[in-house]
Amino acid sequence: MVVTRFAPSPTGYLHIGGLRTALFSYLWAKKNGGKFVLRIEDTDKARNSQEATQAILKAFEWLGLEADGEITYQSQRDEIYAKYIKQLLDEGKAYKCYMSKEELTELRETQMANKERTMYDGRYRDFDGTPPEGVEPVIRIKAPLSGEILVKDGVKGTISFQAEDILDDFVIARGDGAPTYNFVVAIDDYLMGINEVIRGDDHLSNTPKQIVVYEALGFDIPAFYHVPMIHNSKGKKLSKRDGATDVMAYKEMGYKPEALLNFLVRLGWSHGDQEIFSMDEMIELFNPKDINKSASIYNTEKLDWLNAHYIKNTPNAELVELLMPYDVVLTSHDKKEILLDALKERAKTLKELALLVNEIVITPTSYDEKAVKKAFKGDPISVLNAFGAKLTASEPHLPTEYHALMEEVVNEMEIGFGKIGMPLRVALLGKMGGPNIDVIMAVLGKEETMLRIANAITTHS
RNA sequence: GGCCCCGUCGUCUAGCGGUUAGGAUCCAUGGUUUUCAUCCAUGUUACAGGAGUUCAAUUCUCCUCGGGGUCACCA
Repeated sequence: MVVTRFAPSPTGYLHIGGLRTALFSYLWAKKNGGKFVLRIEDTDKARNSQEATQAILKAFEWLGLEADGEITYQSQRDEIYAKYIKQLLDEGKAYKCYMSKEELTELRETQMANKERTMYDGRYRDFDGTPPEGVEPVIRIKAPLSGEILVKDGVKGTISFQAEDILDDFVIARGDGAPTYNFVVAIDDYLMGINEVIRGDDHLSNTPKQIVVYEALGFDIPAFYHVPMIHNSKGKKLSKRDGATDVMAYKEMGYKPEALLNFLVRLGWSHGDQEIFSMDEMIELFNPKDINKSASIYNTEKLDWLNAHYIKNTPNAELVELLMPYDVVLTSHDKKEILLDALKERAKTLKELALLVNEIVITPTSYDEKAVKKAFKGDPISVLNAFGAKLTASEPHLPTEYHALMEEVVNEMEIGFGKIGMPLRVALLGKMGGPNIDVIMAVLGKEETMLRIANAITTHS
């Protein structure tokens, strides 16, 4: 069974890049009828927070990406890690290093001065003397001194590292006994049964270290897929500094989860010329082998287009719900179908849609000067009066019925359609633009329409 | 700096030795529309450079250049 995972460290909100690797992992697990599990990497007590964990969980909930099984918290697994540290110590595959932090810094500085690679020199690797006083030892693993380490990667191919280039006896447990990242990752991935690791390629250089741990412990090595970074417009790794990287910010801006997911799945992955993917299609078609090798730049133009597409295809009843957070309540509006049908083709975001609704529903208190200048040429007042008279004498409900009234006025006064459409538009909305006039009137109803026309006549005669 | 990865329109990408180098987005123009938007049509723009291999390279190899990642008792 395929088991994938997402393993964030709770130092902040869930960001776009993390979400994409999570999505990939989720899709691949689902496609194979496997499991997608969540592990919170909260071993760094100083930088982690409970709120961050909650924020990440909340984002997943919004997106509908559900993790399988219980969530694993590394902070609760100290005994497990301690057990393996002891095992490696007993087997002579790891050892205590009594080098102080000062000595380590000193070593690094000399190495840098000599333009050598900075690395631990292994001075306690075979130490059997009396340990120095007053130093809490760290535990270091015995890494291979030479030879080749191969990382078989499903995205990048097989990558070869030379042990002497990149490895030293790295720390697996700190002075206070707390285990370090590369050690616990390997243990947890193995213990949790994760056999396909999909993660950012900033982890590529960690992989040989983790392989050292896997091998020391005799664990099976999972399949790796290192997905390229998402870059900002400057070509650098996308970071929290870049703004608009918080997944939940997209909810607030009025993006639909399916649009965000669709956008993200196409960053670094594609299936021929297809642009629109439902969740089912993503699951059906996704394969990490098809992930691109090169980084992509984060540019949200296409996200807007996708979001507009999904809004257009959202049933009105659902839109009514989605507009609630923007204080637009259409639940009992009898013309909400007509309104939303007309408006949902013109909004890129739900927030924008809310704005468009308000522009129609809320009575204008002022009139745009340019619009008045353009629309009120000729004798708009008598046109408006004529239309008002028609309206008083009838009981229109549908856009077509309002349209018929407009046509009557146009025919009787022998004027072009623009001579009634444009003044009416300004009278009703206070500005140009917006959906068809007859639709607007149908939505407003006879009474409100007459009121707005009357207001316009008083202020402009 | 060492090690590793990457390099097709502005952006997301297709391509897997022979193509007028395709699609999407963005932008521009035209059509539709009483307005705006939608929608439709059309158009501009790309194989980083140089050597090879080959009858033939965007595609394979090498070099150069460019970009990125990573080098902790952080994850």
